[in-house]
This record gives sequence, C-alpha cells and structure tokens, in this order.
Amino acid sequence: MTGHDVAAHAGVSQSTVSLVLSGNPKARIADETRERVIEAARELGYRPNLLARGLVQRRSFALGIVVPELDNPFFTEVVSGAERVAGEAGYGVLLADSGQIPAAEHVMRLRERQVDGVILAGVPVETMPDEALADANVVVVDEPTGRYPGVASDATGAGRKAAEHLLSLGHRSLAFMGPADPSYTFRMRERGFVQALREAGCAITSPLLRRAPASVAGGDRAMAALLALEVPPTGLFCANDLMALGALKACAAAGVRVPSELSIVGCDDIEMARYVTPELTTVMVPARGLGARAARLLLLTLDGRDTGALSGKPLEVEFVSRQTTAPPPRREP
Amino acid sequence: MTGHDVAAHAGVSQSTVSLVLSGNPKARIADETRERVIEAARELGYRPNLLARGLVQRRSFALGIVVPELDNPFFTEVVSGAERVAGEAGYGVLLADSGQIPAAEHVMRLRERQVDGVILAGVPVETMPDEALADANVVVVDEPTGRYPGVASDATGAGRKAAEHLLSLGHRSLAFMGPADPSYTFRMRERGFVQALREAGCAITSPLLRRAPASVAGGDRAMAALLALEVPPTGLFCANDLMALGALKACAAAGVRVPSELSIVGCDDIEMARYVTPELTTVMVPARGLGARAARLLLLTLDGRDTGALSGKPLEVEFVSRQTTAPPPRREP
DNA sequence: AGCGGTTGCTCATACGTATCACCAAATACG
DNA sequence: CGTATTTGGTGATACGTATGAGCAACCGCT
Repeated sequence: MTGHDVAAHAGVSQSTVSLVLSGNPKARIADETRERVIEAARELGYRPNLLARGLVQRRSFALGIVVPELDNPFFTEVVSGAERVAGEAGYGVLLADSGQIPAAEHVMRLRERQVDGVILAGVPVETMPDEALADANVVVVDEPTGRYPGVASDATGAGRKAAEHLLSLGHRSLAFMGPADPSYTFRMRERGFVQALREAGCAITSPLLRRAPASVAGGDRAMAALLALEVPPTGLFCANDLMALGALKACAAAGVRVPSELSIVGCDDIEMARYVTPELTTVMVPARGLGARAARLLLLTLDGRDTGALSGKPLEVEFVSRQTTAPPPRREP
Repeated sequence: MTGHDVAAHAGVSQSTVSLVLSGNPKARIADETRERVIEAARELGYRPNLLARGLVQRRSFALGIVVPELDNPFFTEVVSGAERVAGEAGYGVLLADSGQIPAAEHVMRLRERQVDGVILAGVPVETMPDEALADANVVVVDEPTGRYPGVASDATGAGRKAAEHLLSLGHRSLAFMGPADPSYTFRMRERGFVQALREAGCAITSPLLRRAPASVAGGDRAMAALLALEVPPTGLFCANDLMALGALKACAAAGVRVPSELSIVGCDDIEMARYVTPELTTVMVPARGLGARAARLLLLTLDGRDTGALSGKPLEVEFVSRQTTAPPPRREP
C-alpha cells in the first residue's frame, strides 16, 4: 500500500498523489483530480510511510524524551505533558528511560532515529559529552545550562515559600533533606529555603541538613536520622514529595505524630500527595506544564520561530496547604 | 555524515561500509579493510540513519506502546518494563498516551511510523475497528482476546487470594468495588473474588458491590457509599490499588479505623501501596513483568520464533500482607 | 597451463516519499 | 492571429541504506 498504488487507482502519477495528500496547499491541483486522489486513498486505506517521508524531508516529525526513571511520578507527568503537546502537533514521541545505559548513549540512539529534537528531563546535562548534543535541538527541563534552551520552574521560590510557611507557623527549628548530588533544581530549592531562613534570622545548622537519595526510601532513612538527634526539628522541608512520603513513613513507624509533633513540607505535588494520610502539604511544581512547555518550545524551535518568549520566565510554583503542617508543639509541655 | 562519507574516508565503497558496519557477519571482508572502515567511522562519529535502514529493510526496529493514561502507575510500570526489554534489544519505543484521541487512531499513527509491532495495554481491544490492527504485530497486555497474542496475569487468582485471606481472618460481610465498564482483567478479579466467597457459602449482596471509576477519586466515592450503608461490610476488596487508596482516604475522612473496623485489600501492588499509612495489603501483579514479557513476546514474534511458550500461562500474582487487614471487630462490642 | 572455486570488493538498484524542472494544453492579451 | 501566461499535471531524481549480481584477482588442483 504505497503512494504508487493510490496513483494507479486514481489514474494519476505518484507525484500528484504526494502533492494532493501532503504537499503544501499552494500546489495547483484541479478540484476534480484532488477529489479522485483523496477518494482512492480512502478506499485503499492508504497511510503514508513516515520513514520515507522523513528520509527525504530530513525531518522525522518525532521527538525524543529522556528521563532517568519512569518510576518517579514527577517525570511521568513531564512525559505525559510533552506527549500530549507533541501528539497534538502530529509528532511522535520516542521514550528513553535512562536506567543502566548512560543518558548520552540514549541521546545518540534517538538521534540515529533522526528525531527532530530531544527533551532532557532530570538528566545531568553538564556531565554529558559535547558531541552527544552537538547541533541537536535540545530542550532541558528544570536545569538551566546556559548552553541549551530550557524550561524551568521557580525552584528558589519553592524553597522560599516552604520556609515562609513554616516560619509563619512559628517554627524556628527547621530541617532540610535533599539528595547528595543535587541537580540544579534541587540546589535551588535548598538555596531558597536556606536563604529565607537566614533572612528571618533563623540559620539552619549542619546536623539538620540531611543528604539521602531523593526517593521514598531515602526520605525514610533521612527522617530516621533526624529523629535520632538530641533535639529533633519541629519542621522539615523535603527536596521532593517522594522524600516527604518517606519521612512521613518514618514518623509513622517511630510513633511521631504529624503535624502535631513535626511539620513536613514536600515539593512537586505529585498525585500521591493528596492521597496519603495525613495529606501532604507541599509546593506544587507544574510537572505536566513543564513537559508541555518543553515540547512547545522544541516545536517552535523546529519551526524556526522565535523562542525567547517561552524560554524566558520560570513557571510559577504554588504553595499547597494540606495536613502535614501545624504550629510547633509548645516547649517542655 | 553518511555512509558515503565514511566510504570516501576509508577509500572503499559505500556498500563495503554497510557490509562492515551492519551486514551479517558472514560477509567476506578482509580484516584490514574492516579495520579501516571501523576506524573511519569512529573518527567521523558516524551513526547510521535508521530511517533509511528501516525503509530498505522494511523494519524500523521500533515498537509502539499504547496506554490509556500514564497517570496510572500500573501502566507506567508496564511501559517501563517494555521499554527496558526493547531497549536492550536495540529497539526504540514510541509511546502513545491515549488521552482524547481514540486508541485505534494512535495505532494507525504508530503504524505510519512503521513500528514493527504494537503493545496494547489497558485499551479496549474488542471495540477497535479490525482494520486498525489488520496484519499488524500486536501483543495485548492483560486482556485475552483470542485473536491476538497476549500476556496476562492470573486475575481470577488475584480475586481468589484476596477472598481467601479475608475469609481466613474471619470476615463474612464482604464488599467489592470496581469500574462500571470493567476490562477483562477487572471482570476476572471480580469473578475470582465472588466465586471464592460463594464457595465458602458467603455470597456477596448487591449493595456491597460498588461501581465507580478505577481511580482514587472513584474509590473515595464508592467507600463513602459503603460507609453510608445500614450495615457496612467488615472487609473490602478493590479492583485496583488506586481505588483502595481512595477507600483508605474516605475511611480516614469518616473516622473509620483501618484495619480494626474495616479491612481493605487492593490489587496491583503499585509502589505507593507501601508508602501509605497504614500500608496497603494487596495482591501483587507484576506490571513491569507484564510489560517486559509483552515486549519479549513481540520481539520473538518479529524474529519468527515460536511464541507458544511465552504466550501460554498467565503470570503468577502474589498476596502481599501489610497493615490494612485484620480480623473483623466483634459484633456488638 | 588450464580451470573451477574462493575471496574481496564494487555497481546498480530498490525502499516510498517529496520536490524541482519541465511540458502540454488552455487561456489571456494586444 | 501570434504570443505570453497560467493551469494542471508528469518524469526524474534524491534522501541513506541494504543487498543481490557481478567481476577481478588469486588459490589449489591436475
């Protein structure tokens, strides 16, 4: 089932079929011919071979997206948002879940498939060999590089909002937990949090700054360490929701009541934040929006359109008050 | 950067380059020539154009996967499993998140991209027009069709195990919640549960059989309805974990204590099941395994290998005892 | 020396589409 | 009526790769 078959069936040449079905609308085709071709294509159920089209047009109308792990709901949402936008624009999406293979290799594979562009989310772009990204259309999610266009959320704002909320509740003994090898976004969340505390004259001390993998298990471990301190904090900000869920779990295991004994604020607002008990107070980061925006930015770039507008300002984050925060317990009850 | 460039650089023809770099190993190439070509390719950073290869070989070495929603962690895991297996075999993965567009349309788009096969997970295959799947390599996840090869989990077994557990704890007043338009798998989970109850002389009555979307919100609503009954059940089996999380949430909101007042069993064992409080007792369905197996089955089919072995027996499910089940409260305390 | 067989490579072509150059017929124009 | 212009289409080619046919050189054997 090729364009030639349709041509034969409609009594025209393959060129004409191509012009009718995918050529630009300014092609001069008689209405009657156009009808015949379209009808023939419909009857035969013709679908163009996008490999062939891609080969000659040097555009595959597909884009790749690389994430470190689909397990993390945050990245799932990014993918979901990007997929939607790409799909609506007629683009296909090639997914690469980093896993064992280094991200750079994934990018190379995607480029072999001639993707028109690549979205990188949560991968350490700075550590990738230059050649992998050389003259590729790349959009980086939530990790401003200065070298590639990107979309980001207001990460320092996220940390700041968490701090402001906890401070306003009266907390003064605050802790933070985040990954040991933080990505840009995690660094900024931490910085925003720490700076806001400092400005309020409430510096964070080293034992209250825990490093652990940004996962539920990591949060669990870090929380256990915090609870083992001589004077545990009364409030906690976690680099992401997964860690916060782990912290919540550790508290439940240790019999520490949230929020009456300890207030916890997460970050991302993954769906699960609403479904745990108590519901997690967090800072909403528009993951799906980031993915969608990344895709839009990429598509605009491919069309050679101006990208300044989209690339510019970070996406707003929003504090979401739920049930894991409350005023600190009174001292020496 | 094409094979011709490499050829020129190595002083051979493009054919030779092709033979060296991707031709079958039985091609007769002098060692010295082979070296030269490989070296030239390395120097130039040559990567073959898979579109061109796909066009001539009539195989794209890519497969498509269609899911109804990436939001559901179950499907995320299926995708993740399939992606891993495909990636290791050198296949690319085109993702289609159903969303607004009907699944059949997604399949057509994937086929335009010449995917070698398609994995369908959670899409209503029976309602798809035949032409969409005509002479395509299809593997259906968890929905035996009789027309297409598929991989499935032991869904009746899942329902049965949930029933057996609750019965063995002493429950006699049991409820079920599942979607109103159940897929095959959901129907079988329900059937296994109901049958096991019946065999134990403990039939389930109609008001204890709730229909709601298989989501957290749906579970929440259904649970609220159950709690409003004159005699609420002491035990509950949910068609999937998302519903169970919703039920848990509704209980928390209504002040019903789990598991002392009500036992809840979910199904799937999504990651979150471990992280809610109390931890969710559930039946583990190997989602990642299903995805991996679907991919393997598809790849074998593409190689023209025998597929009987893989297609055969459903994957085992496993009861996972956690914290949401306990003996029923004594009557009239 | 003569000859079949093997080795090592190249030539030409096909895959299915888009697109440029070109052409015949029809039409406009003075 | 002769010529410029437009209309509506076709033919040929290119995209980058794989691959069967073919070919020259060399080998082993009698």
